[in-house]
Amino acid sequence: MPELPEVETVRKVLEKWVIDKTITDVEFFYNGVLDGINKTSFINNIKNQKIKAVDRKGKFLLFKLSDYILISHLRMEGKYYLVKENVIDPKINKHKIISFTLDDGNKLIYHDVRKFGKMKLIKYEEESTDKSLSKLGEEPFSINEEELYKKIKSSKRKIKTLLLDQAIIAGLGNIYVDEVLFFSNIHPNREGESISKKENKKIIEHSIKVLNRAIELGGSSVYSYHFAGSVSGKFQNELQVYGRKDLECFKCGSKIAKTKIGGRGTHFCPRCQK
DNA sequence: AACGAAACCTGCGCGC
DNA sequence: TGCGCGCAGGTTTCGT
Repeated sequence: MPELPEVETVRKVLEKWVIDKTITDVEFFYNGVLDGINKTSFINNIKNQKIKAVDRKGKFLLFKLSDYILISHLRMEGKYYLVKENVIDPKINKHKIISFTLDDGNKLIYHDVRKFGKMKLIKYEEESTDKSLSKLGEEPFSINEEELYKKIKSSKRKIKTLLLDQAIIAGLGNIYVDEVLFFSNIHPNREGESISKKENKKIIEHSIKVLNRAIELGGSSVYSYHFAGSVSGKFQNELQVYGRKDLECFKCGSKIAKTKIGGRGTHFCPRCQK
């Protein structure tokens, strides 16, 4: 489901729900969420752990527990709900993946229609070596301009694909890459090699602008998608190209085009983006 | 080593 | 109404 702004919105909601609560029990409804990690040790280790903080790294959520870090990735459709113990909501129940019982009488439910989301528990000392975390690139807010440029300039891959690669830059996904390339006036099909230093700078600047604005508005809710409890974002009202196929470009009036790049639907203005 | 395609899943909207 | 197809905010794995 989500990109950096949506995950950040979820993180803030989770903070309100679970900080200083202790996990007293765990119940699984789909074992695949652990991706091969041992379920018994997961349960044993997480029981009686207190949730001290909820952090975010790229699109990963990090629940900082007393002795462990619970890493959660929502992938396409993962959501969290907080429900009173004993209250059964059939809408939530259908795609329930895992339920954490908290010591305040609530349950934190992880819900995922497509079952793509993943979770694992690591020790604090594993944070810097963890396979998924350690290969993440910097987020646009902190990325080094020269280092990003080196990676882009030395590649024949398409710029759209490069910006979706979390090892190169973390946090952008299919919606915001299309938006950033629009604001940067760069055609998504361009090879990395062809990107100028100035364009590289524009990419970073617009990434920061777009992500910050989306965070301000609580992310984008497209396809009437809601992502944590009943929270839904408002940034979809400001999207320039994503989901606007055949509609008029706000800048030049041309029809927004949609194509496929790296298997992903890609929206752009054929006149504004060169 | 580096790249693109396929795989992982379910649900929805569309055309026939 | 029913069926098949293509599509969906992501990442990992599998071939070449």
